[in-house]
Parts: sequence; structure tokens; C-alpha cells
Amino acid sequence: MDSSSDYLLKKLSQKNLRFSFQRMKILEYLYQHESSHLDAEEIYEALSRVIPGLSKTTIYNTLHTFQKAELIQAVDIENSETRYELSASRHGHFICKQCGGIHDFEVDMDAIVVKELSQFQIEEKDVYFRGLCPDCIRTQKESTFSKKNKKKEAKDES
Amino acid sequence: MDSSSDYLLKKLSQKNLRFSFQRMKILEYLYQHESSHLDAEEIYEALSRVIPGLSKTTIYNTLHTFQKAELIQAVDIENSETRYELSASRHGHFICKQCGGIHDFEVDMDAIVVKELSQFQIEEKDVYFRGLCPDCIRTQKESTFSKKNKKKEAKDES
DNA sequence: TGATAAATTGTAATGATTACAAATTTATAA
DNA sequence: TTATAAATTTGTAATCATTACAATTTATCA
Ligand SMILES: [Mn+2]
Ligand SMILES: [Mn+2]
Ligand SMILES: [Zn+2]
Ligand SMILES: [Zn+2]
Repeated sequence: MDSSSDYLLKKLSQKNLRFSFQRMKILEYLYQHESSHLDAEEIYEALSRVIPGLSKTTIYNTLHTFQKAELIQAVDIENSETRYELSASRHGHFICKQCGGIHDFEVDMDAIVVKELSQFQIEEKDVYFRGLCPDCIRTQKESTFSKKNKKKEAKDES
Repeated sequence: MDSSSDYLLKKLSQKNLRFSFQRMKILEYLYQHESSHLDAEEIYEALSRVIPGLSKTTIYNTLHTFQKAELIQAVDIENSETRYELSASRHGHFICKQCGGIHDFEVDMDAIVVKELSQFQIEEKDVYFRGLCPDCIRTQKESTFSKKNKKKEAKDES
């Protein structure tokens, strides 16, 4: 919520992370887009406007640092770019195959107990769903409809 | 189980896929390593010995074709290479952070119901766990022990 | 203020995957 | 069987996210 300098500074020092202007701005950006799932490129595009000479390597370095400090967590639902979000209660992720939109949902991870893994040390649990979001379901229906029309038109023309 | 030519041919024609020597061999390899989670590189390395001049592009093409035909399914637990396995009942995957080994486990996917997603069309569900496998838990304990010893030695030396 | 460690930067390298066009192979119908 | 069209394979180049690395700059603290 609060993304004032003081708050962010405190967050860094709580995790024994040094201060830097870039770090502050990246952390601030993550807080300002709390409900998003950002990738390195997006953060770089946005902040390079504010921080001239910002290096993309710094984005990668910082995201790794934040992840190790558990300030943020990775969402690897796409096998292309890794996305990040602020560490929060663990939740599931839905990705729309059509528009690529990612949606959070609540899942009781503790309820997923696997006796087969009793000898394993489970450190992370991820639940990823894929399909169509409500908006794209509508679009899908419309395009199906217009396809039918096109077929009809094609017939008429022949 | 059975990976005789006849059986594999039938599998292909069932999915309306054309025959080719490469396809047969790739499908055969997938059946022969049913419990594994193979990536393109592994399949290429193994089959290029048997099929001189085999192209890695063919591996990628074929895996995509098989996936579309639902003969195989992708396991994207690692954000590096995509792994594949024969289509089977949906199950969860555990990956060991230390050795990278992937283990299957049973999960009742249908039991994971999310009312938040009632308006969404869910087509796939993936459950990925990460942590340490039994073997690596043992190794971890040993290495922790030797680390302690090393620290002690370092102190002694100063 | 200065020393030291850590962070940032730019550039080059990596590695999995894809794009693409030419050559080859498969399916089919005469 | 043979001709033809369509699908598959191949080799090479390109893509793209990420990492490696060394030089430079910055933060921390005595
Ligand atoms: Mn999320
Ligand atoms: Mn599996
Ligand atoms: Zn959508
Ligand atoms: Zn292991």
C-alpha cells in the first residue's frame, strides 16, 4: 500500500539490504503495481524513463536480490519471461491462453497433502491453471459466430 | 508399455498423424522412457546416434505435433527447458532444488475447486512442488556437517 | 575523510527455441 | 506403378530472455 521512501527504506533494512537509488525505485515500482505480475522488461521500460542510464542488468540483479530476501516471489506460469510480485500469502495463478492475462486466486495449499512425498522436504507449492478468461470467452463466442457468417457468405458467393 | 512398431503406428493413425521414421523413433523413445520427463536435447542426443543426420528441429517439430495431438504433455516446472511425458492421468510434479530430479505424485485436481474462477474456462491444471528429495536431504545434512568442520578449521588457522 | 565491500553498468556470451526455405518423403489417385 | 500434391525433415540463421564478467561508481562505516 504505502510506498513512501521511509516505508521502502525500512523494508530494505529489515532484509539487511543496502540502499541504492535503483533499488528504491524498483521496490517502489513493485509496490505501485502490487496486483500485477511484472517481468524484468516491463520494469526496465518504465524505470529507464525515470532513471537515465539504468541498466537492465541492474533490474535482473535486483530482482534476484529481492527474491532471495523474500521481498518478492517469482511466478513462472509462462516458460518465456519470469514474472514477479510482492511476497504475499501463497495463491494460485490462472493464465488466459488468449490474452495472456494472469489472475490470482485463493487456494488452500496446506489442503494439498501428498502422502507419497512424506520423505520429501517441500519448500514451495505452485498451482497454475490455464484456460480462457471471461473477456476472452465472450470474444471467442463472437469470433465463432462471425466465422459461421463468413462460411455462409462464402457459400452464397459460390 | 508395448512399444512395438504396430502399436506405435496405431497410436499415430489414431491421432491422424502421418508416418515417418523419425516420428516413430521419437514416439518409441517416449514410450521406452515412460516414467521420465524428457527434454528435446535428451531425445536428440539419444536418437541422433540411431538416426544419422537427425535434425534437432525435427525433435522440436515432432514434440509440438505430439503435444497438439495430446499424445504427450509438457511439464514446465523448470523455466529453462520444457520437458515432456506421455499423456497420462494428470498428476503433480515435485522438483528437487539440489539434483533437479523430477518426481510424479498423485493429486486430485478436481478437488481443487476455486469459486473465484467460476466465470473462467479452466482447461489445464498444474501443481508444482519444489524442495529437496530424500537423497539430497541426506547429502544436505552431511555437507552441513562438513561446513561446520571447515569453519572450525578456519578459526583454528587464524 | 578514506578504505572496503557492494552495487551498477555495458557488453559479450549463453542456451533454448523458432523462422524459414530448400530438399526429401509420404499419401493418393490415376 | 507412377505422377502429383501435401506434409515432413533438414540446416542455418535469427530471436529472446537471461547470465557472465570486468570496469566503474556508490554506500557504509571506522
Ligand atoms: Mn499473484
Ligand atoms: Mn510426470
Ligand atoms: Zn483472456
Ligand atoms: Zn535431489
